[in-house]
Amino acid sequence: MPEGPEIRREADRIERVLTGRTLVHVELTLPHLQPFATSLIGTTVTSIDTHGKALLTRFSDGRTLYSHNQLYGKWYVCRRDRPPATRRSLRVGLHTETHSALLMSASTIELLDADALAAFPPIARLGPDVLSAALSWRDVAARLNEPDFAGRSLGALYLDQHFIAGIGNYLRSEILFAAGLHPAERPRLLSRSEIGALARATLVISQRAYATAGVTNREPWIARLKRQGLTRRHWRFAVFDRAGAPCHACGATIERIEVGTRRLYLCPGCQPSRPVVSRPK
DNA sequence: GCTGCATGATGAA
DNA sequence: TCATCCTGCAGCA
Repeated sequence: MPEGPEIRREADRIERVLTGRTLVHVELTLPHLQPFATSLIGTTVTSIDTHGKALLTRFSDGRTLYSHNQLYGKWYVCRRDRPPATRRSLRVGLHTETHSALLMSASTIELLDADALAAFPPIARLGPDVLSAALSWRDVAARLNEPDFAGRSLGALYLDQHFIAGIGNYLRSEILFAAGLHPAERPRLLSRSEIGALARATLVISQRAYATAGVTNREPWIARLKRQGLTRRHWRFAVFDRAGAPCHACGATIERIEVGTRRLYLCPGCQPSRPVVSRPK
């Protein structure tokens, strides 16, 4: 169940065995793609790109394989003679002489030429990739202040892939906690320094998740929890999945609320909800 | 063995 | 806002 940082790590692993290599065998098991499998044999993989949670495998003939893991997709990378022991159903198999990249379970997969890719709604709709090196915290701050986004609640904004692509349900909770902001807040009502803190937290927490394979909690707190003998499940997040437990920063009890249909966790001490002040125009 | 939930996203109303 | 799709698995008998 991946968010942008986990997808990028999968892409890194695939990149190591496929980029620059020629495909000698290709499997595409979804019915609408099956006829195209043979046509990819002999092409070279030119790059593995990601945009948010979308993974793009580019081939030397100009086509691109779009895949989205949704909740259950998973890429396996292995030596070609050592396929993984799994009962999952194979959706894509890309094989070089020596290695394989196998996409299991995912169901949102398309093979697109350059024109089709440019017009492909799931890609065209995405905002900037949260892990892009070209995205600075100032860019994020500027985006928060854009009219399309400034009036919306942070809770809604931070799951919207058109705002920033790659943030998912756990990053949302973790970013808002790190910024000390309640999900009901709206960018328009935040101070300049609060916008700055939020923009920085957006990038810092996402980059931390990438570097650590999904751990967003702060290092000193992790160390303390590890000393208590707790497992990753218990020290991975600062607030996500911790309803009823004490906040590492202030000791207040972490709360779980529903935003739309998704759960969101927050610390009422660190992320106080302020009364909405109505301003006359 | 069964049930419900899940780090996701879309389209209709 | 709701219903729906996709699949795997933790938790519980």
